[in-house]
Amino acid sequence: MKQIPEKAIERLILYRRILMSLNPSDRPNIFSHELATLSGFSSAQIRRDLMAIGYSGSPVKGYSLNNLVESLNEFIDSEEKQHVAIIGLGQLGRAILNYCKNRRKKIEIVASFDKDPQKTDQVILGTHCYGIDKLEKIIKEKNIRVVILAIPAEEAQEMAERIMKAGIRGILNYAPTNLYLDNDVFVENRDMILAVEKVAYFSRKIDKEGFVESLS
Amino acid sequence: MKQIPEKAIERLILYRRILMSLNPSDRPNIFSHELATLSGFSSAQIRRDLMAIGYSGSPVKGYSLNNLVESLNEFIDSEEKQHVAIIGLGQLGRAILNYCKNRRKKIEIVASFDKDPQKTDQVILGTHCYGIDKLEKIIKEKNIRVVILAIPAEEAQEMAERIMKAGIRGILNYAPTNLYLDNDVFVENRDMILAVEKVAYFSRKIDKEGFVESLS
DNA sequence: TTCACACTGTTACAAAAATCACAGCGAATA
DNA sequence: TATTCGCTGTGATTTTTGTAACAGTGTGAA
Repeated sequence: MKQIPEKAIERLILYRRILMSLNPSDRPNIFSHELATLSGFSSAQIRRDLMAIGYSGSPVKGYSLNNLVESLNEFIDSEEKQHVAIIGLGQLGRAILNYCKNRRKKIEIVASFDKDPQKTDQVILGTHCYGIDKLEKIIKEKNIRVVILAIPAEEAQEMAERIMKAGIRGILNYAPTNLYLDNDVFVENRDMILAVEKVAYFSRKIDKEGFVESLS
Repeated sequence: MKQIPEKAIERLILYRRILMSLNPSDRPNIFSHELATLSGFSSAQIRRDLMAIGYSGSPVKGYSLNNLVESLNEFIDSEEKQHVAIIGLGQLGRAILNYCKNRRKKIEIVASFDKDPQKTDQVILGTHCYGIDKLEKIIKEKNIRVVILAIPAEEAQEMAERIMKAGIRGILNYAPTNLYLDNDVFVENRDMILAVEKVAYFSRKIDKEGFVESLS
């Protein structure tokens, strides 16, 4: 089976979100061009992405909503629930925790960590908050492989190395800094300031030129 | 001047962040391969990106840090400070506001909006919070072109249309839904749940296969 | 002054991604 | 039964993006 590119994975995850927001009893089926309109990608791209995961629709009815979501689930999700921890319960960390809590069946935030003793050893937003000293222990105990990092930039590198050693294989990094790690960890950076800068740049471009060709 | 691709813009903004974090009195110059190590992109790519914005270094000394940052500023930033508003002061909105406040010279969050009367008409986290009814007025008055959307998915589309009419040209959308707008607005979507799902997916892949080739 | 060196800037090339375009299909119609 | 229709699945093609390679350059060593 050929390697599916990262971008395609992102699209597939997006398709699923869109499809899940539709009501199958209203419209049991959907055509590639409809999903194209909903997602902003081309219908050809969608057909191709679905081909990549081996899903087939009907030339007449299109794709069965339930069926397609099920196939996407199988492809995207793990069998077992995946355990996630969030490190840093500052304002951002708490917001993320609150936001992501119980949104997906196969993903659960099972622990949070903070260095502030005022926050540790209690349940915050439905999740137990541990001290940093318990990091390795809890990661092992709770079988955590994914971490959301919401700590200051200065502390991020050291923390990343530490959790990597503890067995973490995926980091969603909200700290505004790059992480330098071996390539047996997947890192997704989400610097919010860079995002604002990007939007500011392109909004200016539009202001000058009147439009933009491609929207993601 | 040839169109610089969106990805290249993102890289340039990242280069700037990295370069700004270095101390020019420690190291006045930097080579493309050093910036490559710091950014995770190849040195060839960096040279090419810098070529795109017309910046030249010295084959002997590399790039002058101050000089390069200045060139990046000129390219990325507007002359005038750009005014940004944040809509939705829930937990996430407040976190974003707090996080982005005063981080960049040329970007300023000049207003926030919320529908909750308990929050409106006061200064929250250093920014005046207005009621939604004042939206058009304030956007016009304060010359706002960029909005950070941190409201529930259900309200996002309607709000997006409204602010678009009010003159907004860039939206950083944290609501987990797509926005359907004319293409004279730039939209950057930042669904946090999709991000977690993506990391979860690739972390699993690494767990199975032992490594990953390309990190962003 | 000549040479070697390590870098940049840029062109040529390769890889990847998106798009096109069309065969094939099943249903509906007549 | 034959015909049309609009869709899917997919090979071919184009476009975009990234990489490799190398000529050109200023510096410092000999």
